[in-house]
Amino acid sequence: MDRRYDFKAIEAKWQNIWEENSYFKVYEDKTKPKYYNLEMFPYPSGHLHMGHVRNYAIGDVVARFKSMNGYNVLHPMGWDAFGLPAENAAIQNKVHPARWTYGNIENMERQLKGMGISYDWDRELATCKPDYYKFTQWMFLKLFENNLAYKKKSAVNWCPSCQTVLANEQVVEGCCERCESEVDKKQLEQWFFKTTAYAQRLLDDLEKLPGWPEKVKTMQRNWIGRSEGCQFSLEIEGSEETLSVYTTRPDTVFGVTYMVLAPEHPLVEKLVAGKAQEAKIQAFVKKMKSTSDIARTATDAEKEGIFTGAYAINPMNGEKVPIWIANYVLMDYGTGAIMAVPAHDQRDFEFARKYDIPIRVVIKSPDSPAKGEEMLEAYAGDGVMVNSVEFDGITVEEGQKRIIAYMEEHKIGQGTINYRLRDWLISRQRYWGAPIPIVYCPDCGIVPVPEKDLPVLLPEDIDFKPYGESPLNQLESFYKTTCPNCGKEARREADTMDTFVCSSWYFDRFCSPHESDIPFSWEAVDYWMPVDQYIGGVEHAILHLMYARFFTKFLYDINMLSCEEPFTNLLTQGMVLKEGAKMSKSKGNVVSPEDIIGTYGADTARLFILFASPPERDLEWSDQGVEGSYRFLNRVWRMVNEYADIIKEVNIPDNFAQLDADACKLRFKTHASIKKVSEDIEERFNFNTAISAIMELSNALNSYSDNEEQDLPVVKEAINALLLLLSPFSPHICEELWQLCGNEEAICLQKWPTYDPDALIQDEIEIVVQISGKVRDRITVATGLAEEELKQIALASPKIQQLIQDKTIVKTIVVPGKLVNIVAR
RNA sequence: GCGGAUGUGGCGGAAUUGGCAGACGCACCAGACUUAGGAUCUGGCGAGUAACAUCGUGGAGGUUCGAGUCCUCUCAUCCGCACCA
Repeated sequence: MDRRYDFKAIEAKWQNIWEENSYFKVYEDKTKPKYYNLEMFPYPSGHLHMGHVRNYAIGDVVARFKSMNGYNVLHPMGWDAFGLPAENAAIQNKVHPARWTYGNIENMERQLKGMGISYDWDRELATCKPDYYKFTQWMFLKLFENNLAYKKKSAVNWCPSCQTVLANEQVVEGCCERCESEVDKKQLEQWFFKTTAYAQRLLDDLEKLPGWPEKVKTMQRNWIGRSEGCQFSLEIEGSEETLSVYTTRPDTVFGVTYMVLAPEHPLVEKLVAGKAQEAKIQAFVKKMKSTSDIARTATDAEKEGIFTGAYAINPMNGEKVPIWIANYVLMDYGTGAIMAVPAHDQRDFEFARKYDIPIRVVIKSPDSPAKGEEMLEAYAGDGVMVNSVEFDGITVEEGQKRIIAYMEEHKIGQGTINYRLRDWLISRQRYWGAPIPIVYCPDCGIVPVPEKDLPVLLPEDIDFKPYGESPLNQLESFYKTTCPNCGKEARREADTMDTFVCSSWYFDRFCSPHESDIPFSWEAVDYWMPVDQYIGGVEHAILHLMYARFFTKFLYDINMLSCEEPFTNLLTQGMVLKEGAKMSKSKGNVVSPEDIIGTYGADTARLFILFASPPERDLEWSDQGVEGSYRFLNRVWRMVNEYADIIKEVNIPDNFAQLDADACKLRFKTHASIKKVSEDIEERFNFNTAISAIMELSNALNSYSDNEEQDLPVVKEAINALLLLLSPFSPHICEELWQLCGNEEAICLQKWPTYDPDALIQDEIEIVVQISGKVRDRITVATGLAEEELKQIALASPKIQQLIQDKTIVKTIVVPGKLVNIVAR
């Protein structure tokens, strides 16, 4: 009678049934509440890794749970398919990136389907397909139309290994985020999206995201880096030029003893022209420009500078202060020039000490010396202004406002807000990406490709080896075109777009993926968006998650979307580790999902990965742990098989009348488990504790099965609950067992069980009796006793009697339903 | 340096509101069944003790009848940011 747990056959069978019956296909259905559940779509590297398995297993529990709870669940999957790795792999393996990518997609799709995730596969998309990137280009055009896409020449990050420029966000500690090569600075003309135009909204709306981890919001806040201060101009002695600076400490303006320009500052050349030290300064500037950013911005980097020979006039007191050039001032923040107040800024302090520049205290505080010479470090704290003429005695905070007001009144400067966030550089000098839909006409200049001419197709027949500019520049059939305006011969933009552009709107496309004239329909996004639950790795905390937010706000502004934030709730899952380290080929500690699924089945793999750790935390892979999960599923398999035929015809009554103690206990466990599992999934995503509760129910059922007299309706109720509760985690085995128990309709279509509060009422409970906080006895009492009664019963316990006989009771604390604490001396 | 998170048995991890520390699982030990066991079942499993007492949530203090949980200080690990004026 024991049927073997043949997971291979079972999993294949149910994956087919789900697909054939389109159980996970969804439409906009206004009669049901919608739930858009999304996992970050993968880059098609060719093989799933354990991080993917974890990501999609988590997502599938949420999707199946919500669906069983009556939600209309959108759960799509697609491919982030453009990008450098495809191109690099293609070069290495001498296959075309397209072929390589589509081959990978095919394989990963097969693997993903083998996991049994409840995707609506009809919505599958790949960003490298013309029917998708047509609209990535459309997005570009819309941004261009709204003056949010522009071209400018500036110093940009250049990765010599990837042979392309990178956005700021893609440079980590001066190195390429992808290949870790050191990034150079190059002066290039490139396309940017004006993310800075949305800086304030991107910052403010973080407040509207209570469902996001604080950590991610903090990272975004830091990245946006808002600061309040003021910008003002200084005259330069003997020159027509003025110098503009930005400071967050206008209250210290009377403490300025020198000014600093960034080496790249345009004024440098004009100031030093014809001066005696011109050559020396030019040499210094050249040296600074050639120093890499990492070396220049490292914390312990020595401050270096040189005096220009020029002087600026402090507009507040008419003082003449020397203008220096120094490595510690960056061209691309603020105005690229600062007022230096060595007494109250550590960097200026260090510089002033090194070059013997005076240090003047203008903020008085008991925490710091009153004389510059006596200071050991700059004082940046609170205090009152001194040496500041009419502003003396004013606090730091008040002083900032008053100085700004004064400057505005006297037309010296004005209050300004500055952001660390830069515009998003989206040009890439590589082949495998969406072409930027722009044409350069000798007469009309920069001309956008008309919408009707989209997509600008990425040609396939091309030598795509990188050589420092886009390979498309070599292909005449691509770049040679006519101006959409005047019809004259013109040249296409050959750069492609950063892949993060493609992934900034894919969640919108999933809502109506088959539209061919518009990126997505209003009805669809209005119904589905925003994503209710987004799940993925924390490595996208800034990059993808900020770009996607930027796109969403833009699309909202042009009335394409009705929401301003794309992701209501965000879950950032932890990494999968082996032997305490991230799985990687170089460490040789990679566990292949395909092997695990082949040996134990997808149900086991999913169960283990969800059981081993709560989702946000890192997960330590354990082969033995997998065995354990496999054993558990086998136990469930055997037990339910034993009962399957017996309980087939049993009816579960609406009211359980007379139950013996053991049956009552099992019923209690059944309903307590329903309650716990529901709450663990719904409220806290604590799948690990949900699974342990299911295991407890299984254990209780197992113990009960030893009873000679068994109450079958109670057993059936318990088995039903067990299978329903387990089904989001390990769906295939639950479907099979559900069917074996005589149920005709698939388990994934069932309603999630609800608990019966009556079953949770117990006649008796155990109460802990403490003496002075230490547990001394446990007593079983009827539920619902009054405090006084409880106290008397506790005191009457023989054990307690004995222990307190020569003591005086000082007081007694009663916590109804839990404990009695007798404080005795 | 700044900001954040974490620290609990041999291991992964529970403890939801200040109320029985160690749920559940792994590993391990013993037993049953068995020709056999790396299957399955039963039992044990923080330290300590003959048994109790007792000790025990990184460490030191504190609040409380009672602290893994609250407060102060401190250590360690991990992550993020880091000349942003």
